[in-house]
Amino acid sequence: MDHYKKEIGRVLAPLVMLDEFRVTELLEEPPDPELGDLAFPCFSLAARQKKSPAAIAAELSASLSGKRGIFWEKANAKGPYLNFYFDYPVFARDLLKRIYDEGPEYGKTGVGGGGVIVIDYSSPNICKPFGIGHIRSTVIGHALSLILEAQGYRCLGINHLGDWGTQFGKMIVAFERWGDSEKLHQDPVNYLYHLYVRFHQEADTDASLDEEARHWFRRLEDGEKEAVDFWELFRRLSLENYDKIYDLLGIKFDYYHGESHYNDLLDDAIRLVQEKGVAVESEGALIVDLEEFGLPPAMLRKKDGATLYLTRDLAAAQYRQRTFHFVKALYVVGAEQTLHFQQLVKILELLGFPWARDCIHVPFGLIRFKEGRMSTREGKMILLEEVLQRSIDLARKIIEEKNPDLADKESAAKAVGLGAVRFGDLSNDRIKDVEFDWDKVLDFSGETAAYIQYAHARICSILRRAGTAAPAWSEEAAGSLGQAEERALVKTLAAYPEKIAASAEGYRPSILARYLIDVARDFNRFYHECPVLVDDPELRQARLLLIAAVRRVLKNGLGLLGIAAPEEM
RNA sequence: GCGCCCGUGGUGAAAGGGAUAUCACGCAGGCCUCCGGAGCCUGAAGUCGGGGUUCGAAUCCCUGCGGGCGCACCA
Repeated sequence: MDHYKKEIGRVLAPLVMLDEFRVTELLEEPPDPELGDLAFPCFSLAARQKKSPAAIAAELSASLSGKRGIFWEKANAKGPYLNFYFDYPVFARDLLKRIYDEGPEYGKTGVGGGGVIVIDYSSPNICKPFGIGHIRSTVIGHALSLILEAQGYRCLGINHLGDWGTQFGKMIVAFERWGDSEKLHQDPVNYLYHLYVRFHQEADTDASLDEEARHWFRRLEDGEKEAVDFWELFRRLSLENYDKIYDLLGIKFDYYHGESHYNDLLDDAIRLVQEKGVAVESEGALIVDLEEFGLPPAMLRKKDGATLYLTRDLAAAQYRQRTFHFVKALYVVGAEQTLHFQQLVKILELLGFPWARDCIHVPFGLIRFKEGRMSTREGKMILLEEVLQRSIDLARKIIEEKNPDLADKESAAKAVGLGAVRFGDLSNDRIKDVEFDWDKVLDFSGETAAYIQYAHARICSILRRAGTAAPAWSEEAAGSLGQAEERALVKTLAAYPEKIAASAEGYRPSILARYLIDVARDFNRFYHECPVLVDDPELRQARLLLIAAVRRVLKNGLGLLGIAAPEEM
């Protein structure tokens, strides 16, 4: 749509004494197609011209009367708005040609200029099963990396595994006391998790366990072989389990740099904050006092000498800038860690790093049960693997009912089942908390991925019947779209590039997800009103080109959310 | 106690300060001899309370209420 706004900007700018950019910025879409296709609100001119917005709109309308542009054919005043009406044959032809020519590239831009964005996402904790709680970071982070790539950035996905910290002392204590090597190898992650839960239960009544755990972690940090061997075993077994999930989701990380990856850099990081006088000793610990910035103190080293999460993030940020020269570093991490990242960025600023402001926390809300918060410590959790499997199973069952002759049911079931779970997470504003509900997860009607995928499959089906996967371009035909449902659909397709841009700028995949629902809805309305395979060859070709363009946008758009668009389902 | 986030029909959500607040689930009714009914159409139903800024507020500010999350030896 930006393309079409520019033309109006050029026409209007001299008339309203504003620059073209400002005019295009002010242009908006009227709430009702009867009111035109783009509107210029005259309110902001009223004070300067000392006239009512409606009078200004009327004057502009008068001076444009009888005139037209390339894409618009008339402009009318309606109250305080100056409304522009598109010349639909010209507009539709231009847009469809653009989509036809650009194909998979439609909607992409090069604004990123190849700049590197490192995205820290997914980041599960070793020794714990992959719970539903980790789906948000995983799918949001993955979608953002795809969306930002489409904006011309080079994205590096980093899985910041929770593979270091006091919890490994706990794991070692638990395994030493109660562990069984045979059981461990039968079902590693669940068994480790079982031990982890038991540790917390027993630690409630036996304080010496925590003390012992801290001691073991200290030995781990000192590199004692016995401790390191345990850690390596736990880490390897856990990673093997996570890889199954990532394979299923089609996610590949550029780096599995867990917290342990930065161990050798911690001394330097601590030395730097000390040399710069940023950190001070307090009660035996090393802290950064952030009181003047309205933040609580940040601890970098405990009194027993062990480091913390923040210490590792501090070292990691410097490592990432040094190694990748990022233009942005995104942390796709839960909103409950907002304070942590505020402290991290503030410390980086105090250290004088100009790139501190390029470190951006992309927070999201918590997944909760009806009864309250999920707690991995108490063993209250839902496995992501189970959610994905049940969703795929249900999709398979529905396909079995609705499309028993389908050749490849399994890949369609995966596309629909996995798509449902992903879309469910991506389609709402990420900052909001969500309540986990099996019925909602396992629902393929309404505003879901299946709705979009179904529209896509229908289009593919019509094109198969028409005997072509890719209808040939026809200049004359493309101009013959004028019915209300066709006009609405064309206009929605035109918005795709700016929706991607908005998604990227706000780090909000939900903008793109919502938009794809709109496209599918507009297509369904068109589908029920406008038969494609009609006798009139020109209209038929025009509609084939239109639905091919819809298919393109649905497929590209779903792709950016990490969701497959099967041709049949 | 202090700080941050969220309050939109019965339920779940959308709305880059703009025209008559949009959609889904559920509910009531209708649509397959016609390109795939995982769909389409019609209907009932809503911005937490109170101030303020603005020509204009669901949106920005203040305040109250409700919910969530944080706040030195976890991550």
